[in-house]
This record gives sequence, structure tokens and C-alpha cells, in this order.
Amino acid sequence: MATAFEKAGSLAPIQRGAGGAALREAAREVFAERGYHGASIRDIAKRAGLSLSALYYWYASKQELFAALLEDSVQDYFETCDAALREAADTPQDRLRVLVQATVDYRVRRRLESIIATREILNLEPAQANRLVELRRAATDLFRDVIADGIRQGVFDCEHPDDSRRSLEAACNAIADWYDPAGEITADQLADRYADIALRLVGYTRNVQ
Amino acid sequence: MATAFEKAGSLAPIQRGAGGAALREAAREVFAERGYHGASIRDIAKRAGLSLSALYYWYASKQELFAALLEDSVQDYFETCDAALREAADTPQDRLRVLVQATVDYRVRRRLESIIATREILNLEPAQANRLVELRRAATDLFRDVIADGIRQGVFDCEHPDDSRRSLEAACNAIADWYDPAGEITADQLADRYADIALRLVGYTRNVQ
Amino acid sequence: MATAFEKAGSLAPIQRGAGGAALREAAREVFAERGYHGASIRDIAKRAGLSLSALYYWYASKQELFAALLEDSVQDYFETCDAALREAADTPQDRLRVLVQATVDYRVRRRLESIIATREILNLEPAQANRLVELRRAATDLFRDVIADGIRQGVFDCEHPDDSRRSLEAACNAIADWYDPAGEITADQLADRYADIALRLVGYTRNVQ
Amino acid sequence: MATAFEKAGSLAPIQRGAGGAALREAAREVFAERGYHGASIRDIAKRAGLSLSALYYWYASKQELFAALLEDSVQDYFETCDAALREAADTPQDRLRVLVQATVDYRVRRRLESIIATREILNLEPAQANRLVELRRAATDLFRDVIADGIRQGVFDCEHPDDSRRSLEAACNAIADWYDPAGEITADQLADRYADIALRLVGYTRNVQ
DNA sequence: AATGAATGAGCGTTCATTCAT
DNA sequence: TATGAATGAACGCTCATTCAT
Repeated sequence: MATAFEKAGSLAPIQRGAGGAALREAAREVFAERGYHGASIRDIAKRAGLSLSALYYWYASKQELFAALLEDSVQDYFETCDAALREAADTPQDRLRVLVQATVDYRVRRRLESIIATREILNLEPAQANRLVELRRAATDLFRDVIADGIRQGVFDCEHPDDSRRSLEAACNAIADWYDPAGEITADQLADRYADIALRLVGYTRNVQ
Repeated sequence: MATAFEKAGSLAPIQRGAGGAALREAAREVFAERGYHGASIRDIAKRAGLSLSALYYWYASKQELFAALLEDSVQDYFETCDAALREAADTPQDRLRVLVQATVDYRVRRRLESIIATREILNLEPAQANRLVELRRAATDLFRDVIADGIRQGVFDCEHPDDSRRSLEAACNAIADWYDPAGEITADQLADRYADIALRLVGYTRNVQ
Repeated sequence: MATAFEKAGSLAPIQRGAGGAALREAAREVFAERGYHGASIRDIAKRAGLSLSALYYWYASKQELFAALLEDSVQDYFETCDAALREAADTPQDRLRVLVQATVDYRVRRRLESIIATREILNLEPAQANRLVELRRAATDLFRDVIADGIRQGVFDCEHPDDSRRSLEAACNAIADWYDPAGEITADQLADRYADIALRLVGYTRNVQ
Repeated sequence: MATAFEKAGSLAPIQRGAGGAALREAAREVFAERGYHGASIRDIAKRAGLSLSALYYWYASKQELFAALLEDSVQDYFETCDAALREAADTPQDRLRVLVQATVDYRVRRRLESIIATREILNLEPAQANRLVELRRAATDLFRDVIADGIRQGVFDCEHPDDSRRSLEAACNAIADWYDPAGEITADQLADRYADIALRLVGYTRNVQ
């Protein structure tokens, strides 16, 4: 059973050598709360229970810490989508369904990083930003391809597929903004609902009506 | 009958004048490009072609300039929605349609403020933030009410109306992020497409199929 | 008559608008005492009787303040030499004599800058450093040319003119390190003595023996 | 008879060892390149191929490493001068000649330390600085005494012996700034030339003309 | 004899803001 | 209506140094 002290979590004294992980965790929270420019490295270090200079032992700069966070998270998203697709049945409707489920899962599981990545990617320095924009575009392409397949096969009815896709991605992104992990809706339930929403958006008619 | 706009109340009219307008215009751009904390009032004053001190003649602080921008923009949104609703036919499907069209129109017309309001509202000081969150909730209520009406009247088929509404609002918000005013899609075309998307999201079947 | 308060000089409150001059004066002293890296801009601002941020109103950076100091001083030296040569009689011995006198005058008159320029020029950023090295080389060329003339005309007897020149310049440079402006030797006396030293170094025999 | 070196006393011998030697070598270079304050012990440790902490095994502080370097070098200078004087003929002109040759030899052989000692002695803490200033004064006395002897014996003709001495020392010091060990002039050649310069400076006429 | 991890003080710089005119 | 000059607080970061192993 967690003691009050353990619940305080990030305020507990950090074990020697565990500074890097504590900093990443603190950075996640502070960047999500205050944004890149609003977050000071003093805040982050303090929340991690470390001195300011310890941050520079683990990361070369605020920017590098920030980039490590996003890189890790976006990579995770892409791999989550990829894995989901590999196990999906080979119909567009099922592939779209698992893609959305993977996305919702990711938005809930890595809620803070999602918020950061959506809101703050412009604050990455060009080199890193390009890498992540590339990865993000690859994820977008997964959606685009599945939708295009569905239309080609006649199972999706959708005059402006890009609008549907953009709406769908925006809807999924927004989950991170309002979802309450302590609330009553489980991630799985939410994933199912958003999969239904997705099929509506692309005009898949058979199992919705 | 009091409109949603009137219910939300109003502030003293924003001070107008050559310098003030130049500052608001510059602030719009700089806040949108770099975010609240990333934007410095030196940048804003310079872009407005004014001295740093002049900014303090027009606005008491960075925060007030920021708030004025958002306030102005959110009021505009309400007026737009209100006007649209007043002229709409009295069916849920038509009311939802004009609501979405008004929203899209606003997102395109006030693109930069939209981006700012979506991304940076956390940087408002509590008093102002509460006002705007209130206004925003009022906007959300317009959608909620219309959707609830449609369901009650049996013209919308929608198991989780809150999810549909949130998806719809997120989709509309996102337009500001990708829409290119110099591109080929006109705001009216886009508004129509998103009205269709809205009706799909709420399960309005008659004039879509 | 100077009051005790006026003597304290740099500690007196600075008149509004006079910050730039006070900063240059303070920088002169602190850079000379502690070197470029040893001098902190907080020290400089404090000695100038200004806040740290005021320094940044007048100069864009520590480096720029430093460069302004050296630029001004080296320029002064070059002009001093040039002016002296224009009024000198046209014999090598007289030209060398006024050149040395001008140099001694400069080393005494701008003692602190001399120390800084000699010791710290490597701490200038390349662009500025190149400019100053160029100016310095021009001054060195004045010496080189005069000595070469004297040898060609047979009035100087000097097997290794570059060694003589380097020794002479080093001797003059060093004056800034030990000269006490409050001591008994006047700058003019010193200039005469060093002119004699110069003529010995180049082997000018007629009026020395 | 106690030599100047013995009079100045000596410190405990510097600790020797692989790591320590590598550190001193690295420190020599880095201090010479960037000055005391501009050199970081991280740079020094890295150039020595050791960890930062290892530096603290060998030296108690940056200051101690710095002092060890200068101490070592100045002691070397004294031994060089002493040895040279012991083998010199007992005339002022020969004693001055070997003193200058020893000095030039030292400036060339210990070029980097020479630069450091000349430029950075102010950065020594008082205790150490006093010791070295004392040693330096002892060196100056060697010159002063020889010159005074020469004047007393009538072989030097020199109205302001202190100016001659200061010029001579400055000229020798400066060698470290421009001498190129890979160039064409050997240290011995240079030593001869500077010995001639010295005799000119003090007005020794017989074997120069 | 050496290391990886951490610290507190201070660095140069920028920030939003205010003062005097 | 504006400006030029100044401020105190905070920023991201580096410093010499120490601790635990």
C-alpha cells in the first residue's frame, strides 16, 4: 500500500543514479502544464528532486531534454500503430478500426506527451523537428492509405477523404485534453466509441446502421 | 430572448487607435508564431513599429494585451454564431449546419486568434481565463443543445453525443492549424464540407445518403 | 578642488543618460584589473553605479563593450602615431624619435586600455580581432619602415632590424605595466628616454655618443 | 655562497605520476591558450584524457594546479640563470651576456609557461603570488646588479639603468609571444642576437663597434 | 588511482515593467 | 502620444568542487 510519502512521488528523495528518469518524468509534467517556454529548468529540476546542475549532467540542454521526451513518445505512437495494423484483419474497416483504437490508446496512455507534442512541436529546433514531422507524416499516411483503400474497395463513402482524415485525427488528438484517467470511461471503451466515430466519418455504412 | 452572447456578458469596449491597432495586429502574429511565453513584448512593439514604452500607453501589461486579443476574438465568435442561429430554420439539422458553418467561417477568418486561443488559454490569468472558459463553455452548450434537440426529435442517431460533439469541435478547431488562406478551397466550400461531417457525426441520415 | 565624493568618481550616482560613458570607464578598470574572463558584467555595472540590465541598454553584449573599448583605443594609437609622423622632420632618426614618443605618450595616456589590448586581444571574437590585428600591424609597419629607411640611408647600424623593432615595441608596451601616473617621472621625460633607447637599439651613433 | 635560487627557497617537490604529468601538460596548453579564467578544468581533464574527478586526486584545486605550473617554471628559470652565471667569466659584459642567453633559452624552451606567467600572475592567490613576485624580483635583481656593476666599472654607459633593464626584460619576455619553434631561427642564434641587443641597451661599446 | 553523479554559486543574457521627459 | 533610459527578477547554462563507490 502506498504511503502518503510515496504518493507524493516526485517529491521523494531521488536515489543516486536515478536522476535521469526523475528528470524525464518531471519534464513531462512541467512541459505539459506550462508549455516549453513557460517551463523553467529550475521548475523541472525542483520537481525531480534534483539540483539545477544535475539536469545538465543528464541532458546537454533544455532543448535536448525536451526533444528526448517527444522523440520517445512519437516513436512509441508510430510503433503502436504499426503493431496494431500487423495484427488486424485485412479489410479497410478493420484496419481503420485498429488504427483508431491504437491512437486512442496512445493518447490516453501517454496523455501528457500527447499534449506536449501537439501543442509545442514548433519549439523544437529544426533538425529534431524535421525528424518528428516526418514520423508524424508517416502516421498520417497510415490513415490516408486505409481510407483510400476503403474508398477504392467501395466500403467507404466519402467525398473529401482528407477532410475526414483531418477531422478524425483532430478528434483523437483532442482526447488528451479532456480525458480524465481517474474518470469512469476506460481507455478501451473510448477506443471503441472513437472507432465508431471514425467509420461514420468515412461513410462506412454496413455495421453502423 | 437573451442570446448566448448577451448571457455571457461583455467587457468595456477595447480602446481603438492607430498605435493600439498596430499593436494588436503585431501581437496576433507574434503570439501565434511563438506562443505567449515565447513572444516578447519587444518583438511585438518592434513589429508594430512602435517603441517598447508605447505599448504601455495602450495596454497596461503583456497580459492585458493578450487578454484583449482573445476577448475580442471570442466575442466575435459568439456574434457570428448568434447571427447565424437567428437566421436558421428551426430544425436541429439546419441549426447544427449553420453552427458549424459559423464556426468554420470564424476559424478561417480569425485563424491566428483561433490558434492562440486553442493553444494558449492556460496562460491567461485566472480572472480573465475564467471569463473565457465560461464563454467557451457557452459555445460548447450551443452545440450540446442542438445535438440533444436532434436526438430528442429523432433526427439524430448518436449513442454518445458528448463524444460526437467533442470530435466535431476538435475537427473545427484544427482547421486553423492547416488551412491555407491562399489555397484553393474557399471558406464557404469548407464550411459546407464540415457541415456534412457534422451531420455524419451525429447520425443524421436523411439528406446525407 | 575635488571633494572626497568626486574623487570616488565611479561610485557617485550616475546622471540619467550618462550610463554609456560610466560603463566604458568602469569596464576599462575592471577589464584591466581582472582580464576579460575574470571580469563579470555585474562587477562592471556595479562599478559604473548602474544596474546589470542597464549595461544591455548601451551595449548588446559583454563582448561588444569589450570590443568598443579596444577599437577606440587602438584607433587612437594609430592616429597618434600618424599625426606625430606628419609633423616630424624627414630624417629616420627624427621619425623614429617621434614614433617612440607618440607610443610612450599613448601607453601612459591610455594605460589601462594598453594593458587590456596587449593581454586580452585573443578574447575578441574573430571579426573584431582581425580588424584590430590589422590596425596593430599597420602600427608595426610604421616602425619597420622607419628602421628600414634608416638602414638604407646608413644612419642606423642594425644587423637584425626585426629583433630591434620587436624589442623596442615590447619595451614600450611594458611601460603600461609599471608606469605610475602619480610618480615623479613625467610622460615627456619618459618619452625622451625611450626615444634614446630606440636609437641605441637601431644603432644610431651620431648624437648618442 | 647562497645563490639567488637558494635564497628564494623552495616548495615541496611536485608530485609526479602518469596522470599528474598528463594534467600538467594539458594545463600548460589550455592556460596558455585561454588564460586562467578562460580555461575550465573540464577542458584540462579532457585534454589530459582523464576524468574530471581524477584531477582532484592529483591537485587539490584549479588554483593549485595553476600554481604548481608557474612554480615549476619559475624555479627552472632560476636554475638556468644560476648555472649560466656560475660558468661565466667575471666581467659585467660577459655576465650580462650569459644572463640574457639564459633568459632567451628559457623563454623559448618554456614558451607556454612564459606566456602564462607573464599574463596571468594576477590570478594567483595572494600567498602564492607573493612567492612568485618575490622570485621574479630576485630575477630582476640579477639584471640590476650586473648592470650596476658594469656602470660602476665604467664598461657600461647608461644614464637610466632602470629603463634599460626594464626594456631588456620586456624584450626577452616578448619572445615567447612571437617565437615559432618550428621556424628557422635557432634558440642559440636568438640568444646571441638578444645578448647584443642587451649590450647596446646598456651602452657597452667595445665589442659591438 | 580513478570514476559517475551530484551540488551551489555565479555566469551572460533577456524578461516585463517603470520612470522621467 | 510617445520616447529613451533604467530596473529587479528570472532565464538557460557553466563553473569549480565534493560525495559515494
